[in-house]
Amino acid sequence: METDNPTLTEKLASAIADGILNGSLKPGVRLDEVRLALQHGVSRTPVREALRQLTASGLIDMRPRKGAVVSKATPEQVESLFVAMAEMEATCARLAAMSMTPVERRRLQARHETMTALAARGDPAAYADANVGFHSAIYAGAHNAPIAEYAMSLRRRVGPFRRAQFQVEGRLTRSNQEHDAVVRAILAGDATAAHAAMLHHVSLVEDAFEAFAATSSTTIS
Amino acid sequence: METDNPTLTEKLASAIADGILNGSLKPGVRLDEVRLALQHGVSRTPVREALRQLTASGLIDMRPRKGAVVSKATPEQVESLFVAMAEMEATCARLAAMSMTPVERRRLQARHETMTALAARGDPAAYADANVGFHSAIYAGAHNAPIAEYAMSLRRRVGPFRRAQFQVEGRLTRSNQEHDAVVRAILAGDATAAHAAMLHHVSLVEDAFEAFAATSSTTIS
DNA sequence: TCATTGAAAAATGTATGCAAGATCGGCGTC
DNA sequence: GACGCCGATCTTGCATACATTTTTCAATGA
Repeated sequence: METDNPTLTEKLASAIADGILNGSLKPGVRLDEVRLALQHGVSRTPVREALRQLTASGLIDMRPRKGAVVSKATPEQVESLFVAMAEMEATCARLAAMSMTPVERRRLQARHETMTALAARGDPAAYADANVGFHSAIYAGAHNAPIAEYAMSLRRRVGPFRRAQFQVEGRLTRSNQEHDAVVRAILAGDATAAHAAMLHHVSLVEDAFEAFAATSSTTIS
Repeated sequence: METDNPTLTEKLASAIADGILNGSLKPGVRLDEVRLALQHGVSRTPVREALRQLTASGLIDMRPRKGAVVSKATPEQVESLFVAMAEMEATCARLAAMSMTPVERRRLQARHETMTALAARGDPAAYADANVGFHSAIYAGAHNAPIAEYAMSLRRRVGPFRRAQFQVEGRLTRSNQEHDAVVRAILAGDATAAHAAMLHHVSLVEDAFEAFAATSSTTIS
């Protein structure tokens, strides 16, 4: 009797999603049901259900009798994803400025101060980790589940394309400065300014990605 | 070549989604697999796959061995959905102000003028139909597939709760006036104004819903 | 050489069967 | 009379089997 609560379908969905997000399943790759089934030692049934689930979340594409492939984004689609993520993050910041509780605001400020120290120390790995928490805190602060969930799913989907963002020269410090503007606007309850600051921040992240992608052909490890 | 190859799973997903959205499957109702299977004359397999798909899209909830139920929205969750939809519509308007082509702008204006006439004539049904097209045009004008799709899915999800909005006294004319502000901002390319005008418009729609709901206990047909 | 065609092979779609939990009613105990 | 335990029944989870469609690929003819 172990905590075998998660169903095979769900474990598979997680596993496949991880594979896609960490780059071992690259966009455009065909997801053969029997191959996945054998690979995970299960039958096709849970594999198919997992694929259905991932289809609805946009991570893979299934065409009626053509099978499933990892969602392949054209450059335009990647651009759209980045724009969408920027807009959603900005919207979250807007809502957060209006809805965060005093406790949430204090915690956000504390996170920000920690990250300022990490940026000063020049620790990209730790900063990247903390960064996820920072943005998640803002999603949560929006106090709107549908928007927060969608923002998070977009962040996941663009993940494979932005892995090395903080390796761009000087990005760490700039990122932290932009965070500062976002945090100040949120703490001041200035919804418009929070929206603008976050949009600016995330758009620059995108630029950083493009700068990196342009100088390196190996986007994914 | 042929566009008709809907798989049983997909037809079921559509059918169940329709049932939920038009109110015949009410929130909280249990979705028994064998019952649905018999009801549609198929086996459990496609039913299960359809349920998986709908789960990921948020229309139903599945708990590991407890089966699926139609997502039951608490009043707070409904409120969140309305806020989310307002934000997404506003975002679409913002992007549309920046991205619409001249042709799209002209067509939007034409739509708006048609609706002005309908409002003057006092034809709620025709106005409601045209209204869907109006908002869809703005989604499309955002030129961002992820955001447009999410906005549309939110609109669908709140549909059951806002069916009678235009029956509120004077709503038709007010709606059209608000559209006018939105259209003018978009045509002028003023992203900020478009965002604000649309947010104002959709928030008022929500208020209209609440006013209606408060006076009528039969929210769903 | 290349296009065509058609049959074999492989993959997806659907149905059915079986096993493991969950639900619910009956029974006994306190 | 209330509470809790235990088994019958029902439901879900997964596997296997069958059906249908797509794809492959080679043989054939132009």
